[in-house]
Amino acid sequence: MLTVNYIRDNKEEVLKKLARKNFNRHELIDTIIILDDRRKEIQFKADSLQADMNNISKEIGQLIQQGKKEEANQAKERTTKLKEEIRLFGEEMDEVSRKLQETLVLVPNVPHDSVPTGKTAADNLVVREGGKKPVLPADAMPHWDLGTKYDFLDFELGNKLTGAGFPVYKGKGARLQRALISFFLDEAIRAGYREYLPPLMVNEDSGFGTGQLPDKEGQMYHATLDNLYLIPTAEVPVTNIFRDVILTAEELPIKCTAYTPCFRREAGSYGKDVRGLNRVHQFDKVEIVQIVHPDTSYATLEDMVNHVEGLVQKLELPYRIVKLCGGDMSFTSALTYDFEVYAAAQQKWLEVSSVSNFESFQANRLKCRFKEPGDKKTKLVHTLNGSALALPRIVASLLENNQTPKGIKIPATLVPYTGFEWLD
RNA sequence: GGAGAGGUGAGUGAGUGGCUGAAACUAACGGUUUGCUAAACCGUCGUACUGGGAAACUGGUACCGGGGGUUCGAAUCCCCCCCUCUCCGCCA
Repeated sequence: MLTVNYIRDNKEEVLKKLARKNFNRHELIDTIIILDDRRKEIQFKADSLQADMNNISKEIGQLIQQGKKEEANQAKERTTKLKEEIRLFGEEMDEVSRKLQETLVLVPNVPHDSVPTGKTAADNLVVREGGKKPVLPADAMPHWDLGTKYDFLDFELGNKLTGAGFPVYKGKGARLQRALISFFLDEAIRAGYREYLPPLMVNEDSGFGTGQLPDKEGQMYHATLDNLYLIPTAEVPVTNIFRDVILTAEELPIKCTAYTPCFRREAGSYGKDVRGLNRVHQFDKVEIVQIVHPDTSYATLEDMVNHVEGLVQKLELPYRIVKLCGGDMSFTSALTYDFEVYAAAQQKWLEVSSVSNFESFQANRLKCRFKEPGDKKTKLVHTLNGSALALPRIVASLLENNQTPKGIKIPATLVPYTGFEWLD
């Protein structure tokens, strides 16, 4: 969420920039400022009254020690009215703070100046393309059929065990998953990221910290008995490591990576577009997260994009990098690059990574701050994250593009990890 | 899950109703001293909100695991929850 002071000091600019994210609720911005004014007013009045109260209490203490019981009792009577006033202010304070908070979380992050204007995915800007689309014979199979043909990927079995969207990988299919995870982690570690293996369930505080709660509650599986949530991405536990933390400038940047399964309820669409591995409820992903100084966050974003690009190149997949337009960007992001790989049998671009700079939007919610040497005040860090990478669609593309009459050819980079060259 | 002990600032740890935003020590930072290192000594050493001020700075309020309560007044008393440790039970 944005800070009130930022909104206050840059009201017109904020409105103008948010318009590019199709956010035009000017009244929310006004409400925020009005509520914040009121909050300050109450704070001042209530604090003054509390100061009076504290002074009287001190007096009473002294009077009692001096044995002046009568005067002490008189002083006590004076507190009754004060106490009531303080209580009323306290109630209003709770109310105003709650409303302010509620309103504040409705305002999306402001987009970076370089974000293309546009409403939908069609307005996104392709910044780079790489790799070569294979030419497949007419009878080329989509990955779900290949899975059946070679018996390494089983949706029916997942259906039996759990339900739709929970595929089972078998034999070399399972091995391929493990290979990709190891490859991605090794690459991240080589690029200076520290590996974490976080819990796969998080509490409410963490859900709030990264913005899944309270609004997007339906995206996560909820274990109600223990009030824990299955993580939809490693971003949640990993970023929350830095919740309520004050860092020093020397500690930045902090680079973390984590492999986790991800669980998404995805109540959304079914049908042709989401067949096979294109959209599932549980999948594996390696995530990279950086906590950085505000001055360097955009350079960091480019670094992370380059890192992800290196991965798809090494996997020899045809890919393109897309800069999201204002209308297609997430609520929390200031600038996002999506990576898409081409699945040649489906003849579709599939999104496999989303690399974003959140600037201080997420940090404000997390209360992750840092101090410059010699500076007494804390400042919000910038946070970034990206998938590096999400497996299912990578696998889909890999399988479809590399199919041959004698099996599916594994890219050379992966062979040391899989231990086999052909998936057959 | 049962029984007991406990959760205080970066760390150790004192504090059982007012003189405590919190002793003392350690660490850290700045300085004095010193041929160098060490030691010694002095000072600084939490966060958030808020009033004043251009700022340096300064006044106020809150915070001693979290939430509620008692009281004129709570780190301190009461209730609920969370967590840690020891013992027992169960278990990969």
